[in-house]
Amino acid sequence: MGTERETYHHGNLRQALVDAALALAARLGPEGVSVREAARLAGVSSGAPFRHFPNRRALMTAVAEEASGHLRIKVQRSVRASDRTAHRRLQAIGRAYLRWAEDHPAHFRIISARDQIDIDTSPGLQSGIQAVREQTEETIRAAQAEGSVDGAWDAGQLSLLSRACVYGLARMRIDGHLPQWGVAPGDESRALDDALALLLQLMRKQDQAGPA
Amino acid sequence: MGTERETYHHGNLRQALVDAALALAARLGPEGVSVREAARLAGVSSGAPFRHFPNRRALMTAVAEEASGHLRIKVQRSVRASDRTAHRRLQAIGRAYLRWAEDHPAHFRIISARDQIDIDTSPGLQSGIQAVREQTEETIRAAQAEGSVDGAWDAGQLSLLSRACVYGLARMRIDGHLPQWGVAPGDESRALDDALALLLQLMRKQDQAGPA
DNA sequence: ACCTGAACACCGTTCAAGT
DNA sequence: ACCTGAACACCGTTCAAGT
Repeated sequence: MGTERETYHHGNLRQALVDAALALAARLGPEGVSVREAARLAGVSSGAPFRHFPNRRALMTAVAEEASGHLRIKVQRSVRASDRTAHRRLQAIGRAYLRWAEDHPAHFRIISARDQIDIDTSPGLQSGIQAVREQTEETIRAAQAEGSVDGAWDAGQLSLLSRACVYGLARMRIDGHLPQWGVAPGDESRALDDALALLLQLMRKQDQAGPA
Repeated sequence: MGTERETYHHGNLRQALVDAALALAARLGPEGVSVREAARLAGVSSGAPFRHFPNRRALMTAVAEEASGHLRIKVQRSVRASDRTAHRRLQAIGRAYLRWAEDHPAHFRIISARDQIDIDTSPGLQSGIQAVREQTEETIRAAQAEGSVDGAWDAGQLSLLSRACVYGLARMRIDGHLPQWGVAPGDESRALDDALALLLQLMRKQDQAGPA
């Protein structure tokens, strides 16, 4: 950055467009991103982006790929940072997801704006999502093995449910639903963490007959 | 329908535009709705809709109002239909929501397309949402009173969590995430009902010391 | 009071032509 | 190989003018 001269060939137009699209999404939301405006921000003509992306969706998908990479890393780090019990690691994954959505609302919005991206044509995006999903399910199985979650429940069902909860919570926050649910302004993070903690409590085995 | 003559004044253009917008949303998704195309479907000129709606968002919001009315009615009916225990009524609410989202995907998409509607300026929409929320919270309190849900948990927190789960599940289905979560095609309804049932099981008081 | 239709400032996308 | 810039078919929105 700064070393690139203004050549006729931009040098790294693709990335510049992805950056521009993200900047626009942060200001205006995903639906406010226009290819033309991204081109302007990158200092190229209106047709130039179509050398690098077949269409607008492909550009948005590239932003989503970057975003899902970030999320994946954050989740993986959170798992390593708190490895005392699987039950705690599970909560850490959920918290990492919620915090990431809070810290990077534009990324979160794009990832979940299924009408703006082409998830099927993006192996990177799919594998990023899968990675988080697998991390969750593995941790749930570990929690069942350590006895903190009842092994009678299906691990796949539990991870589907957890994901639905966490995603739903993040969306409710970003869409501004929380005030209607009795959450005071400024208290959103705590409320979501509490809701997550509640789910984890509900999942916790009541009769502590486990080996751990 | 049929009785209206083709007058210069359309007669009920407002409703015709709402219907047209919904039809377009069903075909193309909420983001595919254009005011001009809705006007065409209603047989009026491109400027006419702006006599009835200040802007596109207002039109989409009107569709969302209609949708939330439907949902509210469905949820209320479901509660009355299965009134044996509060725990069962709670599950019925969740199932009504999931089934409504399945049966009316266009409505569900518009209601949850927060970037396309103006929820703040619509009392009807807000009260529709509030009604479902209150119904849920009341039923949770009733379940706590009957002893099927532990009264130690906060009812507001529980209803926030339930809503996040149910909303998250409906979204995952509509956005086509379920295959990645091990749900076979055609099995989506059952999988979502199972996930909901799982949540309800988790919420159920383990030590059955309740009076019911 | 309600609708038309031209006008304006935008889009996404294509494609010959330039370097 | 990569970008320009005109062109095309769309938008949302406004507003004089019509009925």
